[in-house]
Amino acid sequence: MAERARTYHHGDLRASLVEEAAAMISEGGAASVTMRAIGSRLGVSRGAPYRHFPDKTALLVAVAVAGFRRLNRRLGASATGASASSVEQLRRMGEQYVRFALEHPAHYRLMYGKEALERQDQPELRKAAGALLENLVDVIRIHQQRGEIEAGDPRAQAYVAWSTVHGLASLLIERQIDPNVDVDDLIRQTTQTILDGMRDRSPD
Amino acid sequence: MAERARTYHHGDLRASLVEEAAAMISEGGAASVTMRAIGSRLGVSRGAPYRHFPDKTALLVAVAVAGFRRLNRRLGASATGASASSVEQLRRMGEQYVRFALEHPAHYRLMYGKEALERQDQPELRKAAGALLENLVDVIRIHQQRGEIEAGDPRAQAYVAWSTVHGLASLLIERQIDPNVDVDDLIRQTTQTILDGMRDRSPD
DNA sequence: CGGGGCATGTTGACCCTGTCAACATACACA
DNA sequence: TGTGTATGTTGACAGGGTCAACATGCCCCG
Repeated sequence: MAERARTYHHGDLRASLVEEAAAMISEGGAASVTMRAIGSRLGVSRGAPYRHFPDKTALLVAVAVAGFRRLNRRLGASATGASASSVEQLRRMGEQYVRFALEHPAHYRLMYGKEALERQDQPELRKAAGALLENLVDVIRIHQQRGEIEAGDPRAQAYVAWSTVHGLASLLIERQIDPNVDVDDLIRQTTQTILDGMRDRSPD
Repeated sequence: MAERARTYHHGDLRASLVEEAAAMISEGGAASVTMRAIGSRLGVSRGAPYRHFPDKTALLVAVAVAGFRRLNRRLGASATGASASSVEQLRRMGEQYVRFALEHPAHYRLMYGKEALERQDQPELRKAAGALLENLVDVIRIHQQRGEIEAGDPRAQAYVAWSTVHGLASLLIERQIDPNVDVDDLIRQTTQTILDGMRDRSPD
């Protein structure tokens, strides 16, 4: 699938490992990702990955970080390319967030799963997730200035919004939500509700 | 710690297993729970647990189910024993929900972690989680009748509320939230915001 | 241009863990 | 009191992470 024709025998194995691991996660879930299997799929031995990552956790963290980057990019595009009404744009960001999770459930789960961090705090991961938050804070701040969102610490509001979309994504992914409900409607209602709660009502 | 003085040699091993597994999860995280270790801690051999659970997943599911029951009980008490204003009571339920997660992070993670279900749909777990939802729906319905919450499918609203508290709990547990923010404030603001979004504004 | 050294792989070995099968034993009930 | 079932125990195996010892190819200095 991917273009693994870098140099030759080796090539950019490190990148390939991350890529392949991500693919395996999507295909068979996190449990199917095994150092041996991933090496095998790339035509290298079981020990090869250890030349690029100290252990499996490190590899998974790299995969998770890549996931955050993708999600960030997607949300960024969503925030930029919108011409709809201001708040509607923010609502769509939330929608895109949830949709990303639904499209890459196993990957999304890994991004937030404690399994990946385990030991240390994984600064890389923290940074990637932090970028997500920063972007959200920026957007919220803009809407506050436009008087569409209640004044107050934008960071706190970002956490509230993030909690909501993350929670919805998580529940959907873990199949905690009745399959009969219309997902699109639920996403819309959820994002709408949280935005209603955040709306500036000072002129009332 | 626990009173393992049931019968004697055996006693109610099944219950002890669930109890001990839960304890181990709290102490050392899900990764520390090993069939061998748990048996060892209970003074039985590694094979003993298999007389009560077909496999590790089944045991973990039982632990997760127990977690949902506890959480349910707690929320029930919270909903019942409140004399505060109606909506404030609902807000407190959300607060209790998040607090439960913070007090039992590893256990909470297990309750929602896909790891536990893996294969089948685990009807037991689904039922336990379903009970949680049902209770929430009931409470919301009551508040709707009092005109404090916007009319509409209470189930959908329950999902929205659940998403929010679950999301917040999850982010807090996974340390995605800056340690410097005041958790109590954040919980309060989050529950308050979502309720504001759900409030009935028809008379406006 | 040639050799040494580092980067990158490969193998063998070990340990931990889940799990099954064969074997042991105690308790219940006829 | 005997025997059968429920409950445990042990031995064995496969899968998987990981380290150490060993191999090899590529790059750069002299």
